[in-house]
Amino acid sequence: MDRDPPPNFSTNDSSSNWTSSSLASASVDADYLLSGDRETSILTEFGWNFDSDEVQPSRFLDSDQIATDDNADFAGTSTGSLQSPDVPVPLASNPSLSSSSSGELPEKQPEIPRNKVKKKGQKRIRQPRFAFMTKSEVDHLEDGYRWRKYGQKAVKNSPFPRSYYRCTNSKCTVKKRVERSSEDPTVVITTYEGQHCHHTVGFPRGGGLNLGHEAAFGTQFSPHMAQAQFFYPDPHPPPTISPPNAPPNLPSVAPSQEEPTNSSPQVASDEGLLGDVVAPGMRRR
DNA sequence: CGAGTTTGACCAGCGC
DNA sequence: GCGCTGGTCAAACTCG
Repeated sequence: MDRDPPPNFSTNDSSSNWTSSSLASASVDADYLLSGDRETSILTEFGWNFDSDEVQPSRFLDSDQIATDDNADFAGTSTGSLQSPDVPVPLASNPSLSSSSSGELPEKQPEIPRNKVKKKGQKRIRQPRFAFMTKSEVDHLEDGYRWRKYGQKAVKNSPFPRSYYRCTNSKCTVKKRVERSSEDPTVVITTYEGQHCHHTVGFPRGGGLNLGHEAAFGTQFSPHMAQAQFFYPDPHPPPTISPPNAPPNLPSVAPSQEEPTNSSPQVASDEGLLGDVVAPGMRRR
């Protein structure tokens, strides 16, 4: 099976001879992801909206590797959920966060015991999400940011629980979910939601500070992603993705300026999406 | 003592 | 309407 991965996403797989058209054929196939010789695969849950609803992110992830209902929900709310990359998500837009992390808890009103979770009638705001699978024994891969675990749930059809993390930066609303694949316990599925509005905090283990957004994924993942394979399982070129870890001041790819003809559509000017996702050393030039 | 984790409970969305 | 499930809260707990 040589399904063609997208160009410029292979790091040291010299045998790859990908073309931009490969994207079109790279449909999401969990089996492919898991059984391939690659260590890591990146999926995307696209919440970003372009000019239209053409992008139906949920399609990429119809595999049960990722919560399916989420995808549907996500697609449905993609338009409303998209935040300008330059604008950190206002806490107000996220009731749950605004109440808990701001410390402005409306001193427990007896009549509303738990409505901090979500206001009634207020739809949960979904942020753009970015998912990838990594073969790793470690559940929680470090990515340069500090995360605080705020929940864990058993998920249906999976013996492994799903963990919920939130960026410890009080101004940052980025969340991530970590779960193991039920099909392949060695595979960790990490889903980022939202965009960091700050830089990495550096690695406590001497990984180097201030590596910038590129460290977000690259540094930690390099061991795992040395042979990483990223692909967009979508026929469309990747949407304007400001990856979750991209600082807001980074220029994002102009939606209408996708470069499908470019051999590396994912690598926008100034590295763009993968520039933020993949450490430069991991990229093939 | 502050930061992070655990865990049970609650809530919303969705399908039937 | 009801039940299921995912997502989140927050108190209690652990750790450095």
